[in-house]
Amino acid sequence: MSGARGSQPTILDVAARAGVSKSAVSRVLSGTGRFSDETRERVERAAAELGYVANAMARGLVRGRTHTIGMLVRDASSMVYTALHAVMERRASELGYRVVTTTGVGRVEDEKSALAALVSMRVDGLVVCSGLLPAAEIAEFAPRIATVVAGRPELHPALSSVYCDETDGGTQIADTVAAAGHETVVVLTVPQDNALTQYARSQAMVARLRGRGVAVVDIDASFVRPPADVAADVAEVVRESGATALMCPTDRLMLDVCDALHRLGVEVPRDVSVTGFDGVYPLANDWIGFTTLAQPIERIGREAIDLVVGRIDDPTSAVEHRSLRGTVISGRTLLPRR
Amino acid sequence: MSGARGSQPTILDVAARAGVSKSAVSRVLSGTGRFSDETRERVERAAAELGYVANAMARGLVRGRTHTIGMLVRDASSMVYTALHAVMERRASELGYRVVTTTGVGRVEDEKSALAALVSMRVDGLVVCSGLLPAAEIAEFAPRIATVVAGRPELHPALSSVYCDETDGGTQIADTVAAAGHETVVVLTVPQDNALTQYARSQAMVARLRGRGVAVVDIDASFVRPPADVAADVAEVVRESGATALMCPTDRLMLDVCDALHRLGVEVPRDVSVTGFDGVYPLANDWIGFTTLAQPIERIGREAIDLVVGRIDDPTSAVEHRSLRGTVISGRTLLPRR
DNA sequence: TTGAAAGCGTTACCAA
DNA sequence: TTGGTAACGCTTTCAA
Repeated sequence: MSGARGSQPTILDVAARAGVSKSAVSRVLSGTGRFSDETRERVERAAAELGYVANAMARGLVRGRTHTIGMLVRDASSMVYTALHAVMERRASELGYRVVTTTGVGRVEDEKSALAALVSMRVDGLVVCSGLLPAAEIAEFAPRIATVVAGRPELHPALSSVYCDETDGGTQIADTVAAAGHETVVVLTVPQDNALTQYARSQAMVARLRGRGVAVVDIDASFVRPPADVAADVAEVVRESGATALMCPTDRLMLDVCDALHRLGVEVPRDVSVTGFDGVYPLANDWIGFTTLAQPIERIGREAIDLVVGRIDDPTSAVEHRSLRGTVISGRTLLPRR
Repeated sequence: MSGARGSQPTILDVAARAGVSKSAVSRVLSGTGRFSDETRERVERAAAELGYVANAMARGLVRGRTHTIGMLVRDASSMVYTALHAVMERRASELGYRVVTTTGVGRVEDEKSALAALVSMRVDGLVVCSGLLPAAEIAEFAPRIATVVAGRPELHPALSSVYCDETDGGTQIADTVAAAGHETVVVLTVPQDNALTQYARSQAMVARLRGRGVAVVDIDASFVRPPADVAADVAEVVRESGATALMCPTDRLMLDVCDALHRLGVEVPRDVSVTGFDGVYPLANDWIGFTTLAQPIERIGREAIDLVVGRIDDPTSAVEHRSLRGTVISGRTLLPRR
C-alpha cells in the first residue's frame, strides 16, 4: 500500500516502521506533547528512511490553519509585481509564513478563479496585488479571511491597503518636468478600466502640468494599442505641436515607446525628453538612466505582509489604508528645455 | 457555528440551507452523478448566498489529486524566472492545472523547505526552476511526484529537464565576439557552486575564445563580490592588457557592471564592448541595445509544463532531457574592434 | 508516556 | 435520484 505508485508514505507507514502508534508519530514530528527519547529516535529514523513529508492538507484540515499567505498577482511578468513578490516572500518567512502565489492570465475571470483557488486552499491571509480585480470581488472574502490590497490605492471600507500615492507621484514627476522648463508636454493616458493606478497617475500628471500653465497633449495609450502606434502619434505631435517632453504611466511602456520612437528616427532625449513611472530595477538604473518615479516597493511589500499578519493574529484590528510617497529618480532621459 | 469568525461555510451549511444532504451538494457542485433540476437549483442558490468555496484540502485528501503544479523558483525577482513563471502559468491553465509558486530566499536550506512545502501540499507535479538546489535533493521526490527541472542542464537519470544549451549558447556568443575582431577579451566567471548554468556558459565562452586564438582574461564574479569591485577589476584589465571586450554570464550582471564602469569613467561601448546572457525583456530590447544570447524561455516554459503533465498522466513515461538552442541578439553594446 | 478514538470537510460507494 | 456511511491523513482529546 505504501509502495503504490504516486502514493506517498503516510503517518501510518511511519508508525508501523517505528513500531509505535500514529499518535506517537504525530507528537514527535510536530514536537508537541510528551514522548520518550527512544520513541523520538525511532520515529525520526523511520520518517527519514521513508522520506516522509506530512500531508499539509490533512494537517490543515484538522488544525484549521495553514500558516500560508496567498498572493494574487496580476501579471507574473511585470517587474513591479515581481519585486513585490520577492519582498513579501522575505518578510513572510521572517514571520513564520509561507507565501503561495497564483495569477490570472490577464482576464478578470481568471483572476477571480485564481483568488478562489487561494481561498479554497484556506490560506490564512490574502494579499491582492492587482489593479484589475474590482474591490467588491475581493471584499467578498474579507469577512472570513484576513485580506490586504497591495500596490493600488484601494479605499474600500472592508479592505486594508498599502500603496504608492499615485496622485502625489504623478504630481512630483510632473513638477520635475515643468521645472525643467518644458512648455508643451505629451502625456500618455490609460483608461480607468485598464488599470486604476495608471489612470490615477496620468490624471495627476495632466492636472499638475495644466495647473502650472504647461500645454498638455493627451494621447490614448490603452492596453490594446500597440506601442508602435502610440509612438507614431507621439512622433506626430512632437513634430506638429513642438512638444519637448513625453510622460509615460509606466517604465515598461516608456521603454516600448522609446524603442518605437527610435525606429521612427526620433531620439530620446535628443529630440524629446521622456519620463516613466515605477522605478523598479533593472530599468531604474543609472546606466540605463530612466527619469522616473520610484514606487516604495520595499515598504509596500513589507507593510502589506505586516498588515495581513496583524489581521490574522487579531481579526478585529481596524482596517487601514496606507498611502506611501514615491521618489523622483533623475536619469538621462529628461533634459532641460533648450 | 457557520458564523464563527474565521470559519468558512462548509458543505454542511450549504446542505442545511438547501434542505438536502451533503452528498447531493457534493454531486451538484462537482457536476458528477445524477440530480434533479430542483436539487441543483436549490443547492446553487444556497451556495451562492453563503459564498461557499469548497475546501481544497478536504477535496484533495479524498481525491488524491490536486490539479496543481508546484513551481519552485530560485529568485522571485529575477526576470528569467519571472518570464518562465508567466509562460508556465499560461500553459498550465490551458491544460487544466493551476500553478502555485514558492521560493527560497536564496539559501539552499530555504529552498529545500520551499520544495518540501510544495510536496506537503501534494501538488500533482513539480517544476523546479533553480540552479541552486542539488539534483539529489530534487530527485528524492521524483519517484512519487512527477518532477521536471526547467532552465538548467540537468542530466540526472531520474529527472526530466528542459533547458537552454548553455555550452552552445556560450559558444555562439563567443563566436560573435571573436568575429567582431576582438583579440583580448575579459570573461566574468562564476564558481560552479554559485550557479550551475552560469558556470557552464562562462566556461564555454572561455573555451571557444581560446580555441579561436583569442587572449582571455578571466575575472571572478562570484555572487558575493559587489559588481563595483568586479567593475574595478575590469577597468584595470582593460587599461593594462588592452582588452576590448567583456563577456558577462547574465544580463543582470552586465547591467550592474556597465553601471559601475560608467562611474569609473569607462564607457560602453566606446571604451569596451560588452555582451550578456539571458535575453529576457526588458533588457533585451532594441532601445537599450544589449548584445546578448536569448534563452528560448517561451519554449522552455511550455515544454516543462507539457513534460510534467505528461508524467502526471503517465508516470511510466520515459525521462527526457531536452536541450534547446538560444539565439544571439545583436545590440549596440558590441562594436567591431577598431 | 502511550494508544484508541473522534473528528476536520470532502468525495465515493451503497442501499434505498 | 437520493442520503447514509466509510474513507482520506492528520491532530487532539481522553483514558489507561
